[in-house]
Amino acid sequence: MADRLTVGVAARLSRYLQVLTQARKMGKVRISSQEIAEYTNINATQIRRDLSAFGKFGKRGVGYNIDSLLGEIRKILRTQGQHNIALIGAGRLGQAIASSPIFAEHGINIAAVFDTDPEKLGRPIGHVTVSEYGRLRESVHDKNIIVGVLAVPAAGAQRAADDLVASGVKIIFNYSEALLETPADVTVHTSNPAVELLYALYFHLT
Amino acid sequence: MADRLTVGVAARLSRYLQVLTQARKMGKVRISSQEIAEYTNINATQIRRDLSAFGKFGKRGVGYNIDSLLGEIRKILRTQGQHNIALIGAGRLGQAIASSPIFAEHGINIAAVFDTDPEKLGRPIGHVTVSEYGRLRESVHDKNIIVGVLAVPAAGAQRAADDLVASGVKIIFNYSEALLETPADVTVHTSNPAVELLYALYFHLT
DNA sequence: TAGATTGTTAATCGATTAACAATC
DNA sequence: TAGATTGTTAATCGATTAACAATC
Repeated sequence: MADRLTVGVAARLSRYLQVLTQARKMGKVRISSQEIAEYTNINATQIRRDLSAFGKFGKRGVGYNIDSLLGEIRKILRTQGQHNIALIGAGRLGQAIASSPIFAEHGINIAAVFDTDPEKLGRPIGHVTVSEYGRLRESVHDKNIIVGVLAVPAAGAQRAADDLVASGVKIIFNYSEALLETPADVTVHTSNPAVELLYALYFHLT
Repeated sequence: MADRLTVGVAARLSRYLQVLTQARKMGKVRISSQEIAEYTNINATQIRRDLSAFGKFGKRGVGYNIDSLLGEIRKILRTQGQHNIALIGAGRLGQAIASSPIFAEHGINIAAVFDTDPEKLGRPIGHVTVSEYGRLRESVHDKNIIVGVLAVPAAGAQRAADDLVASGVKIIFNYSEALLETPADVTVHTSNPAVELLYALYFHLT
């Protein structure tokens, strides 16, 4: 397992993680590859194949134990610890992100929230309060943050991305429609629901 | 071109659409496969290959004209018209979605917003006002809506999904962490930033 | 002409899937 | 035992990429 996973395998393992986390919350103890397939739209054979590359996690005739499979996948993806992230933007989207349980559920802690609007300074958001934008660099360093989430309007996105990069952030999640220019060692994930929707529509219409 | 695109090709074409839309807003007229590659992290050869399967859209030594390439890709993806969608949930996330320019930019119109909270009824959100939840079915039918966006807490997501399905919606975008059970002819896209983040972290840490 | 970039080939690699023996 | 579901094989198909001639 010294080899790095391919992009496809890592993406699918993450999806399994999500399904398993939710299935556990629903009180399930075991799950079959067929059930995971129904929730993820990933072929059941491929799921078994993905998992069996790392060990024999299932029981024939029974399925997979959810708790133990969660642990195995977390080990493979090396996401067992807590991760601190910074959120830029305390507007509606920023508030929605900070108050969502989605991150905490996967061990991701929104350690600091920044906004350039002095009006918003000190306001509670999630389980922290809005910090002064000027303290971004200090905070990223002190809290060992490598992920920044941009919840700002497109017009301010590049500026905020530059500041995150200057602070040492290596992974940026961009929720604006702006295209961001970053150094080669920084990864940008732009989330654009409209684009995903057009793509979903194509398969519906054909 | 009678054949349906493969999932991979359709996904990539959607990404190109996003980059072209933004590049045009930035005032660019032409773009090279290399530039698209930098913004999408998709190999430049593959971009040219994807496009050349549908025609000779570029000029050697020059690149692609953004306007005309946009038109070509929209033709291929059959997304030239306006699409009405329904938004369920007028909380922070719902408000953020409704007020974002991201959908309008791609010809997607949030035609109606619903919330079960009577307090929110009639409030302005985006360019519409919050409608009574009970009128969902009527509205979906009248406005020819096939896409529903769920911006509700996980606890209410399945109920809302059931109502959307009963109303005739065929594509659901789920912004909660809940797993949704739907009939086979309904597509669910669950967006989970935490899962994407774990996946991005894996490639950063290895 | 010189430089740039497309369109296309050719080769490789990984993803996908049906089928089924193994076994719980 | 009967039924269910995994783990694995074998075969196919599509994705990916380097390289380069064509040509703007």
